[in-house]
Amino acid sequence: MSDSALIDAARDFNRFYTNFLGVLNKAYLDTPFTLTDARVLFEVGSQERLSAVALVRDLHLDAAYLSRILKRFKAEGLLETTPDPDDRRSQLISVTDRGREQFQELVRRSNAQIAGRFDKLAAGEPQSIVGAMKTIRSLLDPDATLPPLVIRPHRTGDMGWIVESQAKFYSEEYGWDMRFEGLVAEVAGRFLSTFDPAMEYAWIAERGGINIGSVLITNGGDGIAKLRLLYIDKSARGLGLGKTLVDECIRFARAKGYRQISLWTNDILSAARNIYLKAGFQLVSEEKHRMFGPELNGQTWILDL
Amino acid sequence: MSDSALIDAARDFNRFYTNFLGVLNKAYLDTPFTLTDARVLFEVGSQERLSAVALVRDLHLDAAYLSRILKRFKAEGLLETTPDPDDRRSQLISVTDRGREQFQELVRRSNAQIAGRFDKLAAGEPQSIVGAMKTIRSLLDPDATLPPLVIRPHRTGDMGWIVESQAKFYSEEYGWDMRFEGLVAEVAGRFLSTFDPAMEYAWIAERGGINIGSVLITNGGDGIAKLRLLYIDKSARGLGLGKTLVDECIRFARAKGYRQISLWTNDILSAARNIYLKAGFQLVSEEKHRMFGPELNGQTWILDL
DNA sequence: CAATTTAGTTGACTCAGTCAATCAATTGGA
DNA sequence: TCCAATTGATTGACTGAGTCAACTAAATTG
Repeated sequence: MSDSALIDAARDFNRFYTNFLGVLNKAYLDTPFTLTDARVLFEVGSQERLSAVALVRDLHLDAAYLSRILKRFKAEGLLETTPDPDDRRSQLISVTDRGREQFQELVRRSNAQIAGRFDKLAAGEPQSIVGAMKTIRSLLDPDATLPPLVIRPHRTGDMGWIVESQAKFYSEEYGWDMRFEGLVAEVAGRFLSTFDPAMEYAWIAERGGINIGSVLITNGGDGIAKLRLLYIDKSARGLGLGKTLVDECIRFARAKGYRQISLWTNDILSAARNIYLKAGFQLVSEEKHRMFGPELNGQTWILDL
Repeated sequence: MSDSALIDAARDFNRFYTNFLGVLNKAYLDTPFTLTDARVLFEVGSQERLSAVALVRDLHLDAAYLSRILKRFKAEGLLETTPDPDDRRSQLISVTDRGREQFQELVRRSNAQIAGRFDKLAAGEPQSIVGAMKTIRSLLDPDATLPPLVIRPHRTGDMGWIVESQAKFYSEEYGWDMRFEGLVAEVAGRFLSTFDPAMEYAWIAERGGINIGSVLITNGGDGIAKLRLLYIDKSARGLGLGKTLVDECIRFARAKGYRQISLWTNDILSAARNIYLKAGFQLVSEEKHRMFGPELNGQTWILDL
């Protein structure tokens, strides 16, 4: 795609999104607030203590205009200002309890608007949209901070996500065929069907509501814990997430009294192999196979606990 | 993956993009046009001949306001209007040569703004942004013509999608627990692992690259085809897609020489039951079970071919 | 410590956008 | 077929969101 085609597409999107936001912002029409009022309240409500200059900068408002808005909000008891102890020209703005209520009302309305849009979409589409929004934001807004990475137990739909994302990744990257997806689905399915909360666990890493990593411990019998389906999404590589997940597995296996962790992998997956090596796993056997199409070196690794 | 996390993220993006567009739209500040003027000129310039109502609708403008803008543009010789021959109340608006020049000047300024942004980015990043914009647009823009519905054989990742979407749907709608997801994953996994292209098939319905429905035929032995994992996404209900997929199954089973199709379902899934009934399936057995948490009536249906 | 910059306020203004009333053409029933 | 309701477009009358310039007060610079 040529540069000018990209620019045209972006301009077109902006035109579209200007309209779209125009519609969404009608949500504020039957509140006592104008769009600018709402934006100010949003900003103050979200950030708690900030100065007027910061607002002028962030929202690109006229200082005189903002001054009047703040004055009105103060008169209505929505905001209060305290002089900045470090710079007595400046004042720090924060919401009062009443202001917080109004802010939350705005959030509710705004959320309802968005939820209304999302309701009309197919399953997974909101995720696609939000994912795309995050892409745009992270590239256009250098200050954007990533939402925190959370590691949590599995819940409904996670195993499906594991099957889909692993299948797609290994297919694209290494040309593995659908038998691999079949294996993953069977492993994931058996895990859920025979799940023993006392001895088994699944860790899902997510960021901002989007899954980015996984690992399972299943009970292999004879005091052996099996580590399975370790996977880190492209977007989260290089953060040490793989190590974190494997460490969680080891801690869990120790706590549950397993005497050994075993896992099966393939030698071309070097990032994973490094994690296992560093965690103290030892390679115990290796065999060539063609389970997924291309010839691979399957490896079994073991860690004595 | 929670809904509210997605909505929060979307709201946050909208807040960000409102500011962003606010900055971009400053591009028009040193032209004789207001933002609304520019939007009108853009729309007319891009679409060539359109009616005032269409503009009011698309740009969500007040009709009175638009009327004045058009009047001014006509007076300045930027636009001309001709009465719509089909409806003499209505008039078709088009740009004059001078109008086109002005329009192109706006495009130039807008492009320059965007190019300025893109210049600061790394190689490939503009592509990512534009790709993400297209994702958002295609999903949010109701006027964007729906891409055609395609029914195709399964490919990598589809089974994972089936697991995730079915698990989420039946969990939300009927409170089924994760054992259901386990069952689906096992069925899907076994299908892939033991896939026999001669006698088995999976149909995936997709629209614009997004999966919206599925059904499988697996070989149950003894001349019995098993119909499994029929699922239609929320967004595609009521289009007769379920019937289409089941019809495909029947045609396939006949062609492959099966003598019977059997399927297992639960009585609360009335939409599916209607499809089976109309296709000629007969209920042959029924038993209460609690395989997925709540008490359900499992049903076996059979169609003789 | 004078000159300059920065944070915030106030007065004065204007024009972008809204609302209600009206006209003219079209559509939809009884 | 004709009357009532609807739809497209325009105009008059208005308002309040947002702008610009001038000013005060505190902080920074050199």
